[in-house]
Amino acid sequence: MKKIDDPRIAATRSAALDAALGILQDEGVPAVTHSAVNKATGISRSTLYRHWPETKRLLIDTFKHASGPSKLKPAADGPLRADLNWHLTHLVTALNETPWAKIAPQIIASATMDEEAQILLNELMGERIAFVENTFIAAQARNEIVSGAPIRQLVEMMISVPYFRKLILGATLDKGWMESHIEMICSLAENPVPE
Amino acid sequence: MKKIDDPRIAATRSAALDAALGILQDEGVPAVTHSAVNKATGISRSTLYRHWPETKRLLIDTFKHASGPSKLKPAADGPLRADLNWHLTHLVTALNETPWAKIAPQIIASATMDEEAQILLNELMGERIAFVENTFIAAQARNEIVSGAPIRQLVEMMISVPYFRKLILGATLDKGWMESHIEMICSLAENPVPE
DNA sequence: CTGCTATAGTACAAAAAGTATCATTATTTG
DNA sequence: CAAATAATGATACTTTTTGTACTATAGCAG
Repeated sequence: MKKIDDPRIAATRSAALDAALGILQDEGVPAVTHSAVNKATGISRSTLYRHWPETKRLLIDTFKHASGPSKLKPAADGPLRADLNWHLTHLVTALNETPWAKIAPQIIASATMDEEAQILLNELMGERIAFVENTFIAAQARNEIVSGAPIRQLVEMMISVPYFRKLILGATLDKGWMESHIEMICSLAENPVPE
Repeated sequence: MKKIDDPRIAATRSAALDAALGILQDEGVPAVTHSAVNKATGISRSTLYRHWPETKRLLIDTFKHASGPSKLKPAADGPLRADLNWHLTHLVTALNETPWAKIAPQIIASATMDEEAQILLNELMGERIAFVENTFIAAQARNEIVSGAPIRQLVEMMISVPYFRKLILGATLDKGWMESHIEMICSLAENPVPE
């Protein structure tokens, strides 16, 4: 009885979220409104309101649309420096060459106000953290790093510094910086912290 | 001729920004409007528009009002662990016990869209970075750390991890974590990174 | 083809943003 | 103290935006 797969639904949804994402990048969260999407796409306001009765839902879906499917891969076959280099390159590329550097701060700010944004942010970050963590665990299994290495803290250092430099300081994330960053992390992983 | 110091100006400005700050904490950037401040304070809209002709200026001033005057002190008289502990305690306190954890993400997100917010953010962060950096430089002068220590990177690690944990992961910043964080930083500062 | 339903269009109501004018009131200055 | 001055509050108005309701059209499924 029901038309469960009308292609128009996916089409308008996709077109609307594409436009909303562009608006989010260019003008920020307050500009992501039904009317703005209407002006950008020609999709009528009534249709947009049917898809997203609340502005908040439109924004959350735009965030999800922006993050898209994950492109993370295991990369834990060693050696450690190579794996870490892969992970850091992946993160730096996302921050330098995708809209992520503009989208992420908006999600982070929304997460302080909104439960759903908080959950989305945790999913996105948790995935990356888990992958890097597995890299260290694998390296530990191969005896590349000391057995008592504080893996969780190493993971957080690995990821937090590029985010801080890019989002908060507006600093560059270049090849030279990446190399010395990895070297410092490895130095901590390979030598026991003295008591 | 001119009345250069009418106390009413400072009074309304202060009352309006107090209310705007509360609104910013509770409902985020989009809610910081002249009308919202009017409802919260009773200050007439016409007066508010005279003080801040553009909404953007109201928001920036609210940011500045939130950050307030700096409370950083030198704290570079050693030993290094004590100085770092002072700095980290100061930062963690700001993140745990003031509205800063809610305000900072809003400023960071605004900074990606707005030049003035970017400048304000750089000032706020630059001040803290400079203080921590001076701590390391002083420790180096006292021969507490190796001469080739990568001070700038140590400073960024010192600061970025607590921000990342609090703002992005929503994790706790407790006493135990602080101690091991400082220990890792010191380990890097006291031992030369092997080539 | 026929029925269903997503979309577009229109109209409308409510709220908010922004501007302008004027009376009132508090403060400065002489 | 008294007058000049400037800030505030109140009101009115225009424009824009938001949100809702209803209708006609057009595309898709069965």
